[in-house]
Amino acid sequence: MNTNTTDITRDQMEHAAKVLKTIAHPVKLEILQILAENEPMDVSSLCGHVGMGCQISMMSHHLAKMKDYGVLSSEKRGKQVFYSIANRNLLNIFHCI
Amino acid sequence: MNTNTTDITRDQMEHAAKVLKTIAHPVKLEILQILAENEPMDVSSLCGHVGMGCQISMMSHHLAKMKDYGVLSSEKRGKQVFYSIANRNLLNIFHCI
DNA sequence: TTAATATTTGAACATTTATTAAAATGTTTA
DNA sequence: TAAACATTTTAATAAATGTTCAAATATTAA
Repeated sequence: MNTNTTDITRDQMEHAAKVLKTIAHPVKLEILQILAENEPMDVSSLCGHVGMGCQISMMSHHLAKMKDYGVLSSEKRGKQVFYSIANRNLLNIFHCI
Repeated sequence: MNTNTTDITRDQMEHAAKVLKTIAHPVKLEILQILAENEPMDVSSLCGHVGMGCQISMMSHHLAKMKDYGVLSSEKRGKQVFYSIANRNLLNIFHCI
C-alpha cells in the first residue's frame, strides 16, 4: 500500500479539487450517506430521507451536479429517476475527516 | 474495519463539509502534498514549491484558512512561520478520489 | 533606532456557488 | 388525448469564495 502523494499531476489536482468542491456541502454529504445504504434511490425518496429540509428542485440541482462530476450515476425507470454512487471508493472520505 | 457511514451526525456533516470546502482548491491541495513530504515549511518556501504561481499574500490567506479549520498547524521561529499538517490522516483523502 | 525581511491583515472587487420559484419536459394513467 | 405525477431546466437573486494590492505587524540585523 502506497501512502506517497508526490506523483499527483496538476490536472489530477484540479480534478480532485472539483470533486471535493462538488461534495463539500452538508446536504450533498448526507445524500452520499443515504445512497451508501439505500442504493439506488429516486429523487423524491431522497428528499424524504434528508434530515434538513430539501425541496425537490434543490435536490435535483444537487444530484445533477454530483452526476456531472462523476460522483453519482442515474437510471430512469418509468417516471422516476434512480440515483446511485458511481464510485464507492469515495465513501472512504468519511474516514479521513 | 468499518465501512459503515450511518452513524455520522448532522453536526459532524457540517464540520466535514467545512473541512472539505477548506481544501477543495488546487493550490491548497498542492500545499498539502508539499507539506506531506517537507514538513514543516515556511511561507516563502511554500510559495517557491507551488507549481502554479502564488503570491505570498495569497499563500498566507490559504494557510490561515487551513489553520483556522484545523487542517494545518504553525510554529513561529524568528521571523519565519513554519506550517505543518495537523492531522496526517487527512492525506488519505488523495486515495479516495 | 532605523532598515530590512517575513508574514499577516484588511478592503475592494470579481467570480462562483447556493437557493428559490416558476415554467418546461417526459412518462404514465384515466 | 387530457390529467396527474416525477423530475429537470431556467432565470433571478442572495451568499460565499477567490484574488489582488496596499498597509500593518513583528522580528532581526545594521
